[in-house]
Amino acid sequence: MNKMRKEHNLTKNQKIIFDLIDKSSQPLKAYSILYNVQKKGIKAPLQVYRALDKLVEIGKIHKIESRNAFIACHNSSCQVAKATAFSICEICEKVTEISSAGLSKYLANFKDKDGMKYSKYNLEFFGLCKKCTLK
Amino acid sequence: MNKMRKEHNLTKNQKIIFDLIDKSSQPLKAYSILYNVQKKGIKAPLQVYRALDKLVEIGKIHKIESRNAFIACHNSSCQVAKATAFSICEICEKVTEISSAGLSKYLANFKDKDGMKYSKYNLEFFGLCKKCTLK
DNA sequence: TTTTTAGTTGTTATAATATAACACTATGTA
DNA sequence: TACATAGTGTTATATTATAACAACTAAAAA
Repeated sequence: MNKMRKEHNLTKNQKIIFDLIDKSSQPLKAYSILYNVQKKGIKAPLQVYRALDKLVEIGKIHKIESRNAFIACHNSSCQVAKATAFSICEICEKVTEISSAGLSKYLANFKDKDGMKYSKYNLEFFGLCKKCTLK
Repeated sequence: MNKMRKEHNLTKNQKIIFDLIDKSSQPLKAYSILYNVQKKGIKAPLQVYRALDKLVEIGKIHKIESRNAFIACHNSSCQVAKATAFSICEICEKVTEISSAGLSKYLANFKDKDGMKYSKYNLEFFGLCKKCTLK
């Protein structure tokens, strides 16, 4: 298996689960995914979690840690899940992946007090989305 | 209750649980906290979670979302849990709160594509700590 | 002082999230 | 073919977190 390859051939379960997440307008939770794919033959939590783990690993989806939910990656630059940033609306729970060259660059180069750099990061912003601000 | 006040008078349970977390060199998980405070009369998960919720709310502790664990705040500038950043070692799981004026300023002023600012953020960096880098 | 109020407590039960272990199957490659 | 690697299906279980309700407490208002 060529690790450099960008196109991963998803297996049946991975494809079913990725398609569901990809079509969704908001992040999906593991058990909600499970209920939605039971008619397609995926019966157990573990089948879902295994597919999710793999999809996260190859960067097709991201986990929103503060929500225990999963969202498809629509950011062509993050084929791997190593540098992620999201905005989360605290009212409607809308989540948007942020793709800002400035932000990525700043964080990728950030060094702590000891001068250490880190290989991955995950950033979650919270506040109100445009819609909810206007209400 | 004066919300401006910096010193919150912790209740008995909150104090027991804060002291435990504060003394710990690494983040603690809720059920590990529970086992550790059972001899002090805290018997149920909910008693722990309620104290944790309150302590997070007033900024005495922070939740490390990717680990479902809690760490005491040693950063005098974040009395409220609205702007947090951590480094997490992927080998030894050591977690350190980052307090960098530059980083805070950059993130507090960050605007997304639509020009939206957000009122809170949580950032988690992953990599190797100094010790584990040398191994 | 009495009353009110908000917040905390103790408790049982249960929901939601996630992994262990094992036997088996598919697929690519030597 | 034979081997290695990864994925599957399954049952059981571990881990993380909340619902609901009655009782108690401390501080502020009347």
